[in-house]
Amino acid sequence: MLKYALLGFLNYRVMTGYEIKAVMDQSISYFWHAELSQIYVTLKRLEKLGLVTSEVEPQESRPDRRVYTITEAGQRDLVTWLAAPLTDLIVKTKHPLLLKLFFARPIGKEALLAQLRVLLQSGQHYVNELHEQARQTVEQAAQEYPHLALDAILWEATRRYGERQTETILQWLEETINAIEIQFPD
Amino acid sequence: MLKYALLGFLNYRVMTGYEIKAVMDQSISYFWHAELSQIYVTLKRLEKLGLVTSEVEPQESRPDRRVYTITEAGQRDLVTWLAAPLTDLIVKTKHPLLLKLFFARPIGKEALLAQLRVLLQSGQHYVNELHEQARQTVEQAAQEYPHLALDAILWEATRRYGERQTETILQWLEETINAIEIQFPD
DNA sequence: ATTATCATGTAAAAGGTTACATGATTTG
DNA sequence: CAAATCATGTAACCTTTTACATGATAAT
Repeated sequence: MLKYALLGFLNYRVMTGYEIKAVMDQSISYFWHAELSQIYVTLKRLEKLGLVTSEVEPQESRPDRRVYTITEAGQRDLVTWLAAPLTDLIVKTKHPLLLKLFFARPIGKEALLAQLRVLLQSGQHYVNELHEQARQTVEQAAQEYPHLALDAILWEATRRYGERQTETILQWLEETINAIEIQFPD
Repeated sequence: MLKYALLGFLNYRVMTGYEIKAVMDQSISYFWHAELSQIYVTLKRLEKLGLVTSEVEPQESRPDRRVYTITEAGQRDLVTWLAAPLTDLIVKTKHPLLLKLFFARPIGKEALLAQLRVLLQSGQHYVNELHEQARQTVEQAAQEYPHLALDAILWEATRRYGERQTETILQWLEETINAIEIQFPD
């Protein structure tokens, strides 16, 4: 599936693996991420499949860049995937925090509350920064690439998704801390 | 990490792999899932590590059951994990729907809207059933195992988490459909 | 001086899914 | 009569993570 993330970005413009990683982290990190090593391996696979081509740009005093371009076959593959019906609205996510909370009784009320409070605090900081940063990224990308103005509407929709999800979690965490404080005996 | 889900359930009572799968699907499926084959393999690993023991219960007209029991070492391992500080409030989830939406411009307004509307409808049905079922599961489990009354407070908290998250997604999807209808040209 | 950035890659290990095999009993 | 339930397991495959290797330049 990383395949389609790579084709998607290369469909905007030519890029190196390193650049794709940076752009991914600034844009779709709410709902997709990949390690650099995996990106490099997958780009090679896509080249073997004829979905992208690459050219080496020699550089002085830095490693050479390998710049990837999407092929017509790659564009067809991407559009075919985009046009295939979406199936799952809710993804079966693995969430270690929830797993811990579910089984947490043996560690007792105060130990649990201490953990949750730290998490709430760090979460609130993190989220405010994240949201502001993500908003700016979408705005900036839309200004830099005017021919992608329509895409920006969709980027903004996915950004709002991340915002809502994280706000919901923080609210839930506050309520959960309250509920445990009231209901759980010492 | 499946390791701790298995130890967590076996800490309530002895169970077979098959039973754990059933209980998992009815309780923590909002935030954890595993295939039966993986559960069997992992239980064997835990036995090798001395965290659980197993006994075969012969049965007639059905395959023999292999019943697992958590050991003291297993309980220590579980509690150590539970007591270790939680790190990530927000999990880096891979969400194919969002990935598609982000890059979806090439398929055009109507094709995209058609997909999203189908998803909204099926999502609304699915979610109502799911919530009612999950609520009943928690209630029932709490009644059947009175000595786990404290645990039930935590189970309820994780259930509410699932409820909130899915409600948020459905709201967001409605808004997104509206936004695309208004902002996106034909 | 040390850390971050730029830039690409290989290899091993871990984690997880899918497919396959077996087979009686119960429910619709 | 077909499908679901009970019940366990192996093997192949795919995806992903972590560790390692290299090395100059720019910023703190």
